[in-house]
Amino acid sequence: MTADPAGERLADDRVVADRVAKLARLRERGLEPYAYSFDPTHHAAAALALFDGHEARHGAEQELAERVRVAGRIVSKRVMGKSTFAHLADRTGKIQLYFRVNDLADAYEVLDLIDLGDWVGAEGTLFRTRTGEVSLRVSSFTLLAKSLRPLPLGKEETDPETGERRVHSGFSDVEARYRQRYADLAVNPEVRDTFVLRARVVSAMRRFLDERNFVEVETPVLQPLYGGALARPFVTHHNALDMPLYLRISDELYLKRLIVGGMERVYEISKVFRNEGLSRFHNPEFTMLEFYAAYLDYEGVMRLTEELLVHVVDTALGGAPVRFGEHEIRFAPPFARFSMYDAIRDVGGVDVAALDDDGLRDAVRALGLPADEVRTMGRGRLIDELFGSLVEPKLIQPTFITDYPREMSPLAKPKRGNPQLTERFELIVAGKELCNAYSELNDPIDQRQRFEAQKRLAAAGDEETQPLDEDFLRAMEYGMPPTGGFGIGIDRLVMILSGQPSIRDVILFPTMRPE
RNA sequence: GGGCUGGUAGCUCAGCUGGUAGAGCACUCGGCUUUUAACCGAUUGGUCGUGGGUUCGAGUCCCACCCGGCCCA
Repeated sequence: MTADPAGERLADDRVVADRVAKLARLRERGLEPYAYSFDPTHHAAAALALFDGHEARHGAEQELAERVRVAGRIVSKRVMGKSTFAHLADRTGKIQLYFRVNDLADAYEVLDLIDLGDWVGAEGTLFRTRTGEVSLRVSSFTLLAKSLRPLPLGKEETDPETGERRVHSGFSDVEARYRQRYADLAVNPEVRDTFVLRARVVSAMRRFLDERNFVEVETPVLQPLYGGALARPFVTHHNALDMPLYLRISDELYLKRLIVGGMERVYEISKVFRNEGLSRFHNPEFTMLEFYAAYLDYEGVMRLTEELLVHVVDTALGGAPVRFGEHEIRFAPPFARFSMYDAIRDVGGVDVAALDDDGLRDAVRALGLPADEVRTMGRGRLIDELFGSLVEPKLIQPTFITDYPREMSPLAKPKRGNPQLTERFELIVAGKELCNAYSELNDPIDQRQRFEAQKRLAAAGDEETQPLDEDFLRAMEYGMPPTGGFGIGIDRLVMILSGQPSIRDVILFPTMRPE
């Protein structure tokens, strides 16, 4: 066991070697450094509250007889000869442990073998120290798991005046924190808050949709053909079938097949994969919610979007304000609405309707895009570039942008009264696209023509086009009811709600180059 | 892809115009029975991101590459 290669590699580090030696000393004393179970009675926060309540009723003098067991990780240790203070951290907070040789006799020596990072269970009674901290006077303790590698724990100071906590020499290297999220979570407890919030957001969405008779479904991640968004896919290969498979870039085309099948209201919360660069706003795999509802048009979806977001924000944040820089973002319906052309004209100062394709190209080149890239762009992409540069960053409060050009929306229904546009909207929040939705195109003949138009764009050099999907067309030909569809990026929503500046701060294990 | 910027002890960082690699914390040892960034004393710990080059001599200067961060496209 001790001679295995992993053990030798660990022993390279002197600290690790010291701790490995402690394992043997523990076992010599008959103590197993990796326990099998423990039965805590309280979390740290609950134990502190228990004592506060007792003190409020009986005063500080009277001891609380109730025995309390807590479990967690040792995050600080102050040895003072025959007594020792330590802090034990669990997911609710920290509680100070007080060990005295008088209380523990021979067991006190075992403290020498306890290091920062070790998992410990402790039993004792609660009291308040001379300096005022509620602490556990330990009558017995058990090592639950030995930590061999030193955690990058900082030292925490509490300002006696303001009560503010300051961490010194903490674990702050962003790269290391993403790569070793386990260490980040262990030593920066506020990181956990973001991911708890994320979980609340997702569960609030599920509850909202379940209550409205949506059925949660699972559709293929591995697809013979990708679609539902304009993006480059990841390609993999199935050995037995000897064929390429694509990782999905969206759930859309499969969810609409289910509407054809009569499921009426479906949703899916899942990872999608887009083969694009990394940035503060882009991770190659990210999480989307998509839902499709028969008989709704995009107006109906807009109303549902408002309800959904209000519900999610209230449930996840409990009414706390959403801060974005110096702004407060207010999710209060009805959200502002602009058509895309109006927004580009009024906010961006370019009248798209008055420009031909060459005029648009000039306007896009003026943004500073490389000329050869601009040359291959169709009208839809050009308008999209103008919107993204001139308008989007200025829209901080939730704003619906409606009626996108037909060319860049190959799966959306034509707008009533103007077939050059589609009944599509995006919701922009904090200067970024958050949701995308439309009245779904259910005319199979029009749909085929849209696919054909995409093929022409691809032939002209556009790398982000929607490939023609015959099976999807067959489904459309069976007949799809009028349907409203919706997609939202969960990661970006959590960024906004948690105030995190980078998508990597809301993804537990963001994509990184290998070390 | 471009610009700026960073990579030095487990963590956080210093290291000037090139001249024997440092601090605090952590670790180890000793002291201390209500401490709390505990304290006091002592010790230990390094392929200075990688590879080349210039030089008597490179953490430092030059080149290339690797891995990040910010901004831009």
